[in-house]
Amino acid sequence: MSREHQQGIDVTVDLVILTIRDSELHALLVERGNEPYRGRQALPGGFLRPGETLEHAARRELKEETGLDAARLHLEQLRAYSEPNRDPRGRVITVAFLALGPDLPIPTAGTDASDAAWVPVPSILAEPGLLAFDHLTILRDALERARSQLEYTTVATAFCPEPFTISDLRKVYETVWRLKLDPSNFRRKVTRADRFLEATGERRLTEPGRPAPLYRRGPAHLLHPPLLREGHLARLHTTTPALR
Amino acid sequence: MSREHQQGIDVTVDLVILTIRDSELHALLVERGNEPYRGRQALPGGFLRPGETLEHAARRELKEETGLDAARLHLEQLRAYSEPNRDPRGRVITVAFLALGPDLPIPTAGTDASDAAWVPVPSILAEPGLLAFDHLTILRDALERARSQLEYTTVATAFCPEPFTISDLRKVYETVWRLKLDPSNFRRKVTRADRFLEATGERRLTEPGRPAPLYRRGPAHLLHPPLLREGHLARLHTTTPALR
DNA sequence: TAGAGATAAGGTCAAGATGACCTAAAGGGA
DNA sequence: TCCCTTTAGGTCATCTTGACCTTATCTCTA
Repeated sequence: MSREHQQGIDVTVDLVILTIRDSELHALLVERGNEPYRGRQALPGGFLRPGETLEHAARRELKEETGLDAARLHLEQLRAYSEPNRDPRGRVITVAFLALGPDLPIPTAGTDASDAAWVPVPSILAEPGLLAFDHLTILRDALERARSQLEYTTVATAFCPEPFTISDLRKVYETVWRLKLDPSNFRRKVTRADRFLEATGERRLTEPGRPAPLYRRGPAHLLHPPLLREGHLARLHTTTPALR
Repeated sequence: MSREHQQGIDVTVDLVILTIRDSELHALLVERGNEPYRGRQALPGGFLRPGETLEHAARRELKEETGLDAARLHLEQLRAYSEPNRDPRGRVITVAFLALGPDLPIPTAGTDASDAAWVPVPSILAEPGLLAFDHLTILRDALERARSQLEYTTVATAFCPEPFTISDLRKVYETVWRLKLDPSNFRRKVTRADRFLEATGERRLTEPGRPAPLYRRGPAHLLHPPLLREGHLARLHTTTPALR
């Protein structure tokens, strides 16, 4: 590796922050306050700073641009995007992160963004010109990652404020996958999965109907056996346009 | 995103190239010809060039450093590594790629590397100080990715030169997972999986025993249903020290 | 206060998948 | 020709899955 290849490339992080509000998947978007793409919607993000890792930059931007407490969110690296012309300012590579969280407060506008807001994912996808840069591609990749993570890992609990009921958890799967799942079979699966859920012993009494026991996330990170989205009472949602 | 945050960071790609030789998983390592870590083993890689994507750089390095034809290999992005002190030369971020291929020729030494060679993965893992930089971490992550990809995708066929037999394919799973699988049950699973394999109609007559029908990769990328490595006749290999 | 409505727990049952094991088929070599 | 080897494919008990039903326990309304 000789020095002559050095480019002095600019590196950013971008965040796909997903949450569920009113039984619909939402992503956090900011309105860009600067050129390029001034006034257009974009994923929150910013430049990597000298001494920090990409993960640190992602958590910092999360706090700076959205006021959200990064500690409460699930955060994972998605991948790097490096098309040479993806940013009109020049050579800028971005590393995208996927963040998942429970129903979060309306974010406060940050320094770089004139405005930040939760936008329903289906309406972002329905309007292909909405997002700046290659952020629509990033969002699509993030969505597919989130959907497949729900099958094999326990990240679905990241969408639920603790403690939560099994119905809460099922609604996460139904919303992200856009399917209806059989409540009985779903409960059988998640309660048998190894250390997925931990019963608190308490019950939720606020709603009508039989009180639901409350659970916390268990220590498991991987879901054994996995919860596959294929045959699973695959009645598709009919409410909104197709996601892909 | 204001310009003041620009860093002029150096970006490299690193490749974890895996193949199976003599029923053992091997990775391609190069001996470093330059400082830092001169003389130590490292993953093949190099600096990203001005007009190219990371994927392009990965394919270019694959060809340059190893003489391998990148078109025949499965190549996918793993993740970015960005610890501030991971490279003593300064701020260098690397994006790691995972490449899988059938038993490949002995590589020819490239320009940057004094030597390139296939090294059995267990012996790399058994000698933690062998690899330069954070390349052991990258290798471990790549291994785990490859193992889990075998469960849910059809990439195992990337290890087999076409055409291949079901036994060839089973040996891929056994080698990467370090398990013994029941041949009968394995065949039942892979032949029933949707568009995983395509029969050529030919048979392999070279070896003793009943001739095995030959197959090509099918168009499927995802494996439905998945092939999980848990109960699967989980007789562990007893040949070499544990991989993790 | 009794019932209606809502929601959750949990059972049943047929169909399918899985793991363990066995037998038959089809080649080469002694 | 008779073994040895390797593959194809069957069997069977057990477990899992999808579909559906009943019962339990709350709130709300008449």
